[in-house]
Amino acid sequence: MTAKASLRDHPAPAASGAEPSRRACLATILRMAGLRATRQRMDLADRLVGRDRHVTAETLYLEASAAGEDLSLATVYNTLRQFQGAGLVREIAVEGLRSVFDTDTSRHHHFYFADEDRIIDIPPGHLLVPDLPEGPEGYEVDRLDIIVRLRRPSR
Amino acid sequence: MTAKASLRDHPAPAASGAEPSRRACLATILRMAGLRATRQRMDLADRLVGRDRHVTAETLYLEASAAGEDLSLATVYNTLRQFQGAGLVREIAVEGLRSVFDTDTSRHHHFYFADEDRIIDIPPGHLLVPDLPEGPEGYEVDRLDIIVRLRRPSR
DNA sequence: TTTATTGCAAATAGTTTGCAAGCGT
DNA sequence: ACGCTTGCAAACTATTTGCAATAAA
Repeated sequence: MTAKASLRDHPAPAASGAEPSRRACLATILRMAGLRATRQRMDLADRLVGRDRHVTAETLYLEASAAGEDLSLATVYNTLRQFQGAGLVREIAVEGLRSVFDTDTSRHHHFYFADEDRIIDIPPGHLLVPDLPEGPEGYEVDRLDIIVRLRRPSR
Repeated sequence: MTAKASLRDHPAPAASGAEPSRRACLATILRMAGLRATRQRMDLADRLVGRDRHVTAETLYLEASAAGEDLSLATVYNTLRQFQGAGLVREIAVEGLRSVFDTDTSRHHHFYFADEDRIIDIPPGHLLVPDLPEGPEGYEVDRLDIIVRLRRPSR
């Protein structure tokens, strides 16, 4: 676990005390995913579901901890994988070691700041998205990921 | 280090004994990259440069070892990073734990077989590649990576 | 002979997992 | 009460690095 939380993104979402109606929604979503609405999962769901964020297990863990939430890093890892299985988040294709998860599961793509280890969405209209190509015989296209690598101008 | 070498790809390239002219080319390339033409680097360069391959450190190490080449995994890792710095290979953006390197540094994109941990090039013409978009203020576009995720038909 | 490079083993980073204790229903 | 979850620590996988031995120039 690294000390620096490098994946900055949109404004930090509300802390653990979501409004009752949102809590109810989140609880329902968890149940529908076959998961018990535990305190830890409710908190993480509140930070992720319906928001536009790019997180790693570590950034999410640090954020929740800083907000006074008491949970373990292992639970964050496990919860992210469970949420992924339920389609609530999805893993972004980036080179490098850590897994980055995106809470926006609609079709969109990413700018990757190569020197800063940071990811943001590509605003709609900035990129002509190609049609899905044919996959090889016997396979179907699951989805298409585009990563536009950015860097500071060379000179 | 895992036992299974899962990244299959194009036919295995010739073993350590490349023709003299090719050896000379490889040596020149290494020098131009500021690297001494050691036996290990010559062998790895022979397996990579001018070929169309997708390798991980481990698959490359297993291949060279199986061919009777005597080198260490650490050297393969270091050499791949050096080659990457010299622009001889480049890392492919894929989710997941290992780093995959591509010896084809020209503009092309990839099919990713999600269930099989395998990558192949997308044949030219199969994908309408979009124009490079504008980067945000103060950044320039380094390159654009497209990964088309494939899976076996659902049912 | 001088300096870069290698190999080993240990260190590091990220992630997963086994199991006892605890919480949700 | 029952069984899913959690947290901890240990295990695991991938990769990097320090350093003494070695090979290239």
